[in-house]
Amino acid sequence: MSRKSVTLADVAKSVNVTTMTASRALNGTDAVSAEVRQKVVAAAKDLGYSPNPLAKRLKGGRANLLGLAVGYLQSSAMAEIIGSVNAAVKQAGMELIIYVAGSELGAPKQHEIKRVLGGLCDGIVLLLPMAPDGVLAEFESSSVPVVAVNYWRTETKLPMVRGDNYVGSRSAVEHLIGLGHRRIAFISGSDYTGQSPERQRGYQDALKQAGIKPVKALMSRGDFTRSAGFESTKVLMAQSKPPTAIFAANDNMALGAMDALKELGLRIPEDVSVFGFDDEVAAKHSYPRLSTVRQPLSEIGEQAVQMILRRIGSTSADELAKDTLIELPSSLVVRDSCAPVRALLSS
Amino acid sequence: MSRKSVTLADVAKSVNVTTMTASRALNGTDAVSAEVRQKVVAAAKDLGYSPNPLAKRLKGGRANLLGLAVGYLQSSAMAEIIGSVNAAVKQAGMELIIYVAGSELGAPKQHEIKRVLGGLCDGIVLLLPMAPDGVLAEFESSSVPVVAVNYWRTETKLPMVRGDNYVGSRSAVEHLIGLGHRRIAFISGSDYTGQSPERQRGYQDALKQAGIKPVKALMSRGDFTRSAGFESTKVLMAQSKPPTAIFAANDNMALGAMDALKELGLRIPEDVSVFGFDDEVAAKHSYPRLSTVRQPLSEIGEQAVQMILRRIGSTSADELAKDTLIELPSSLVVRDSCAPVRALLSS
DNA sequence: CTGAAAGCGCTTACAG
DNA sequence: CTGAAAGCGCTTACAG
Repeated sequence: MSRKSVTLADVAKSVNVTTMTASRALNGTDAVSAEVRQKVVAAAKDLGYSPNPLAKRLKGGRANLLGLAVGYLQSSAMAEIIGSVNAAVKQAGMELIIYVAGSELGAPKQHEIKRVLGGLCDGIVLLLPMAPDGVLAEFESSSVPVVAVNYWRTETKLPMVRGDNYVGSRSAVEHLIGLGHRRIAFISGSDYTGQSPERQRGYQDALKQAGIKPVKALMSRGDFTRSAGFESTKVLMAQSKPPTAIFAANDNMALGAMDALKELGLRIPEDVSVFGFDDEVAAKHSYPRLSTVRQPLSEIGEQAVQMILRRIGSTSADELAKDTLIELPSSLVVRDSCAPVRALLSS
Repeated sequence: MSRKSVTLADVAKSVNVTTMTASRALNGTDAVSAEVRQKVVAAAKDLGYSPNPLAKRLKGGRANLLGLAVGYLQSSAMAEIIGSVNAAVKQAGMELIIYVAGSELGAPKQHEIKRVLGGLCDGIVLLLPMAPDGVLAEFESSSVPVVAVNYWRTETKLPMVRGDNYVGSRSAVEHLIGLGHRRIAFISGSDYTGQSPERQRGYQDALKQAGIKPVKALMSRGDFTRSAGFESTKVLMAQSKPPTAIFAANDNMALGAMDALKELGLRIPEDVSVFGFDDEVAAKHSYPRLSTVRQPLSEIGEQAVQMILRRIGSTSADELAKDTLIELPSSLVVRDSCAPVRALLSS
């Protein structure tokens, strides 16, 4: 511990060259005689030399570091995006560091994100679905390229990669309608992330398209938590004309809905069908296994890295101006939580 | 985007002082006239100045940055530790950056961790339960302080904060024995993390203490996955004298065991009791809710940060030599998955 | 209380 | 192909 780390100068001195030559030998960018290169490389290995990314970047070069700011880590969907970002970064020969912004704690920390990640990294990926208004706007004047991921809350000029919410939700509800359901409830999440309103729009448009009038009594306000799904479902099912199917704005709430239905003695899917959104890992372990909508999380992460790499590499404002939005389609994951409506109940 | 970021020199020039004075005014370490300080602070805010942590640290100072290396992000237990580390770091007025080592991908990346985090941060917390032999040893010669968390695989001289496995497991099995169970099965995880053997040791000692001989037929080898719990249970229950209780080395496998028992038409806990380890969030959402052992994850993270802070601050080798291991007790979380053994089955 | 000098580890021009 | 110089943004001594 506390051993002074070995520097480029140490390596250079050990083989009697300048740091310049050692630098060139190690980076392989410029011409160096094969013999010198070998000696330097061997010495570096010998001494356990590892370049200091700070110094590299300070001098205006690349640190070969990408930064990822995330709001929270608790969901498996977040973990999946992070994993794919990490893989894509490694693939590109760079390293990733993650900063947890903890957006739910109130104070928007954009200043800290910019300071920490902006000073360290060659580019920043923002995975802050819950970032309050104005936070992302701050990054429009970043000194390094920034790409936002899966952000729906407000308008932003930031280049963006995100997964569809509207079409997926619409398809889910169409699937339910195809099963004969007419009284389909929707449990919304908090508006906080902007994704729930998109999902609700898909729900309503699917109903309208099928000639079904969306009614307030079948729309319940939740907040993305399992208990909200539970409570909403209790209220929904207590009506004189309860829904025969429930579409929740995320899996957590769909799972809570299933808890409630079981407690009410109702069978899933025979009595009531349930559809979720997100495809969290818990969705495939519930009983019955939950049908849900899946965003292409891995591809979202991968594309975000590609986009930021293009921005780090390119100086052509024209090209970049065209490369500002990638929206990836969702898909339906049909499992066991939905069934055709029963004739009696549907009337 | 790409706007040159404002430096200390810009701030200094705008109020006609040297960078030295500006630095002192902003850091508040040395004496500066109140008037100058005010002007500098105002100018810094005006210009949107944020200090470059690289430059700070390069000159031998503190970057006020702590690094956390994690192996994976998928489990809620990991997320909980990370969350508490993050909170404790913020509490100390520092910032945390996370590096995902992806230990399962084969090649131990200690070199990269050291290079990236060691170059950037004032200290490193290692949360690498699955790190193969030798990886942690590398960090014993780190240029910055390093603390390991929840590592059990091999011996290491690194200072460490970790949660108990043995006593918790022993208590869990004693709980089962107290319920009258005699044929208690154990499903082990992979030895990879070193935690499973500890848990098995607790299991065996509890049995012996109660005068019950541990038998091979009731010990099944798993790998921490849900499907391993499922398969192991199928085999375990197919015996002529099947267990009346199952203790799994983690919650995933306990949940898999419950899946298998349900599929066999057995009731939990009436026919078979199940006990897990970890208290993952899924444990409280299963049906019936899973009894399990809980490590004090938040406290582990918090203590790890305190320990690394002491190491960053102190230069007294004597003091540090005494401050090298904190082991925190686990506790039982008793829910609904265990019941007294039925007289007939226990014979 | 304030400043001029030097340097952290590396790299980008510019010379040879 | 190799080197001497200068500088990235900041801070630690050392002077005044």
